[in-house]
Amino acid sequence: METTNHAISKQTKTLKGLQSEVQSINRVALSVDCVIFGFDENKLKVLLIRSDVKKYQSKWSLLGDLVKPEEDLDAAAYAILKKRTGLKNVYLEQVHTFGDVKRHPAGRVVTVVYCSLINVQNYRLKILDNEIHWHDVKNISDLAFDHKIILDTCYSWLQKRVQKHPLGFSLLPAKFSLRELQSLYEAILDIKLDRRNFRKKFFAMDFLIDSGEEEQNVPHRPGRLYKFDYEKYEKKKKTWSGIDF
Amino acid sequence: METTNHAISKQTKTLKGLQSEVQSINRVALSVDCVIFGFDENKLKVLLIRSDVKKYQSKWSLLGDLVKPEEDLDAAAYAILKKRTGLKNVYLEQVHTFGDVKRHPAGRVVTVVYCSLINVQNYRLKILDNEIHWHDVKNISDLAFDHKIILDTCYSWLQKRVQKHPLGFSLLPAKFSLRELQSLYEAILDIKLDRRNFRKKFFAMDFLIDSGEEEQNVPHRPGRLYKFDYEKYEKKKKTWSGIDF
DNA sequence: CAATAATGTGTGTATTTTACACAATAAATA
DNA sequence: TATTTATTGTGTAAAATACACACATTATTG
Repeated sequence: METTNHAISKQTKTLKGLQSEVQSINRVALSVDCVIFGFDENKLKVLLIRSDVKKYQSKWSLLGDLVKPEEDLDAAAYAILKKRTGLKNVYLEQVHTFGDVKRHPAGRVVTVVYCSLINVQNYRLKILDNEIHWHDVKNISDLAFDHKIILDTCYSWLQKRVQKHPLGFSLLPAKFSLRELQSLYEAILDIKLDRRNFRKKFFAMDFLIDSGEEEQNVPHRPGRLYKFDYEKYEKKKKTWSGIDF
Repeated sequence: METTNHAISKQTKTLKGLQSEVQSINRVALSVDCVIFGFDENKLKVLLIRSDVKKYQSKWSLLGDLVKPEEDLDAAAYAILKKRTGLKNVYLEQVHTFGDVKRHPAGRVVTVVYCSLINVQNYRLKILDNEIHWHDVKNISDLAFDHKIILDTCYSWLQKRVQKHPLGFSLLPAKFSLRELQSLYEAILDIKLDRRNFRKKFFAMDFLIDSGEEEQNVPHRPGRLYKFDYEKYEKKKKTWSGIDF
């Protein structure tokens, strides 16, 4: 990164010079937005809030906030999650930054977008704000600002990511049945999977720990409950997945 | 995205109100940095410039610039490429945004990082600025600012990306031999590949067009030259690659 | 014309993926 | 308490893919 547009100047810059340069610079407003995914009733959900902007009065929008001057980006995203869901230790990953000049009606606001995956069960305890709701990801037509585009980007990101990384488990309870896991993958990827082959694949990976427990309160034969072994995964995960496109 | 920290206010905001809010906000300096990869002498290279900041006097840094108030992010990245390499129509993709409060010595500068892949042959015509040089990616110890971390992030990104997306061809001439292609993959992934299986795999993909031509001026039997069929790829590319981690 | 360095090609084996069916179990209901 | 319902748990054969591996050919160089 350089600090001027006079690119090829050979003079070096002192810290003081740099500082005044950075201060005199055209700056932009910076926000973070969180696409918070959940999984409930066999459907992929996203957490949205009613827009408080008149122009978008009837529309829903992502959860976001401005980044404070002394706040790291990850911390800003984390703060939103904490504030809106009360949850800590959630899966959070930066996905993309949207900064088109005219994306925000009030002037230039660049937004760094994060995806988060939370367990809806934990969240339910904390529904206190009736302006925030879960929405079916597949049933969203339009949102405030450019948030529909952001959501589409994040959903595509999730569909790819979930195939190569075990982040999907963050959407489930700590102990889950293989049916729940399969139904999660089917919802995210929007495909049907063969049950026997699905099980075989996950057992072969050898990252599932049999909890010894079984499902409770299901109206049919209960399945075994498993936990995902993140530690083992970290040790054994693949680096080479092969050239394939 | 919301525009205040007073989160759950139910009042809607008018455009004017929003505008003054956005203007009165704490803003940050925003830059874009480009990690420009090249491939030469069977090695993966990255284009670096001598830092013009005193603190980092002896160090190299990525090519970057501040984002202008009326400039989209992609356009800003593109402008850097154009200015520094003279090339247009290059592969360019946003990778990550780095915004830690203390990443820049002169105050808060958030930087959106792009990766670009260019053909070193085309670039050679334009070496006019002796402050800019190609460096072996595997031979870089430290860089100005947090640029080493950025480079590491982008190199990891490239290693993954090149396995599932045909961006690697952007590093080669339009017509290339299979040896060049294999050597490219070996350099990026830092592994040896079996020649016969490598060929078989790419021929099976069926995205290579036989140009009918052969290599010139090689000190051995010349190989056939191929082109990559981007159109066909766009039509037939995989969406489902399988759960595997 | 010999040496060098790379091209072009095929097969057998192991591994992975896919398609597919039935008995057992727990809960709910009649 | 017997039946219905929904889902669990399990295996095999066939097909596709990945992997390991060797030799004759061709152009250039000295």
